[in-house]
Amino acid sequence: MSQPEQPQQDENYVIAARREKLDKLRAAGNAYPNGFRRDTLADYLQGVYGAHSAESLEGETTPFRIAGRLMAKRVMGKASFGTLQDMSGRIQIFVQQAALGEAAYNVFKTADVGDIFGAVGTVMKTKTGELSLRVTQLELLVKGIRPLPEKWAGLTDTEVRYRQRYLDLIVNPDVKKVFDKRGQSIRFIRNFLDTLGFSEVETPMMQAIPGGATAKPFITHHNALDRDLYLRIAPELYLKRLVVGGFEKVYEINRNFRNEGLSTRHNPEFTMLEFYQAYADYRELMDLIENLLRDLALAVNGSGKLTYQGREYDLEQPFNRWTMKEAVQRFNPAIDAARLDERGYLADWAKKVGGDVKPAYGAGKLLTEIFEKTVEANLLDPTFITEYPTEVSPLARRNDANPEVTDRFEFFVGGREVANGFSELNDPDDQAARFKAQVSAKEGGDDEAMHFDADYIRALEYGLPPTAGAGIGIDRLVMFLTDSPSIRDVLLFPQMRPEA
RNA sequence: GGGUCGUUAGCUCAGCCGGUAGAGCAGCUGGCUUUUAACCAGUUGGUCGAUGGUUCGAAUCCAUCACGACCCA
Repeated sequence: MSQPEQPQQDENYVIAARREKLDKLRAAGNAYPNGFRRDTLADYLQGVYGAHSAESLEGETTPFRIAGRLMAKRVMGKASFGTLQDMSGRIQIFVQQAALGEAAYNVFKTADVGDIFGAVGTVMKTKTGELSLRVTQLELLVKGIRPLPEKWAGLTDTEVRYRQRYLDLIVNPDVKKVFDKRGQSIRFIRNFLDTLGFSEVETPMMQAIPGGATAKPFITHHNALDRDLYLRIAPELYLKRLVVGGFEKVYEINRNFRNEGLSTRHNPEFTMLEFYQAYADYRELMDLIENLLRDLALAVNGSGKLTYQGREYDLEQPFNRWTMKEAVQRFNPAIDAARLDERGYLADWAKKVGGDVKPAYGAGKLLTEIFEKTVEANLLDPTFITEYPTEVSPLARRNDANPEVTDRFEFFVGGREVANGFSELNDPDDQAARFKAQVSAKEGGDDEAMHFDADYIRALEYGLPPTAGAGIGIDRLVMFLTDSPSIRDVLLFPQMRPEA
């Protein structure tokens, strides 16, 4: 990958033939001209002239200049058809020796699928009714040296699709739609929050103390300071510092990094929205998220109803709201609801359902284990789960009526966690104590446990207004909106193992 | 980390009762002035993922490894 000179081993006769053509172009002059300017996109022509009859286009004399990649080529002696693809779509070109002259026509005749052309011509319809550009001038702009994937089986090898995304984008037009929708979704979310009076900020990606989540960080090194830094696992503690400073409605959409395995739902870098609102609680954020997701689906899909991997979802209906205990009971009918605070009972159940059971785990952690093993994957319809145990929620505010649980929710759809939010813990002493507990857990071997962040405690000591905050995993949300089975389908360049 | 499947021509794949590699597309040569999987004729192209083993003989059987996909953790 980094060798200065690639060995010529993937140089084959197909590439060699194309290189020979390139050598002739070089010998004849500038093989990479940058003088051609287009004035029209394929989609524009399709939209304006697509419905016209062949007769009505017969007198057309308006010249259009288009440019794009040659995706198909059909030569019939002294006349040929080709298909050019540009950023908007495709248009057929009709190329005749009589119109171009022998030399220019031969350029097309010897062209390869994958070459990039500029073409000038007028619109016409063929016998079979396809809108085409009758070409009067044709210029080869870029010679493609490597052949495109086979024309009708296309590119199906998922590994190549992810590693060589440019190739995937050339030959699979729907891929671009997914990423257009991703961009639209993020713009919609920004606009939604801006309209509500939120400010967008950027906080450090490289942090001395990685905080705001329980996850393994990536470590990097700053040479001048001679110290290790961590790629952030979450922006949370910085955003709450900003709330202390007076950004009372604040959000960030940016990358987080977690040193975990790769899967259809996990990429080491992924995009999160986090937002914080002072003088609000977690219930108000549930309302906000419910509205946001419903409006988002309407905006990018045109409907709150959608299909994900063959199942119907309806975001127009009110979302479910269950407590964790309610959800555990619902999916474990045999469990004794009266005993969901008994550590021993929960430990037995957790073991039974294949959960992790350690001596250090309290009732709350064990309940969460049961929840994760038996409930999460079954939360298909949009559902908020509330009353997360304090034990598993080191940054969330305790519930006033029951200090064993926090004012926290997670949001699930399609069996996947998409959002997490809570009323923020703003008692500096409680926060310091919970950091200490995390530090002991870390010393006990839990490398996902949190560090003690003394500056964050200091910030809280100045006073964090009563605040609620939430995070939404943008990648998983886009997967859902675009019916994509893997997170790799919504990341242009997903993390892959090094190429062999 | 575990399970299943896969890796053969540039691309998509077949061949896997062990007998020395095949198709379509792409490429090359020729023909063809309304094709659209264009067509017709001819033709080139392979360390069969890697290493080791069994065998007279391995793309094919066995083992290990690498890479990938999916499922599970």
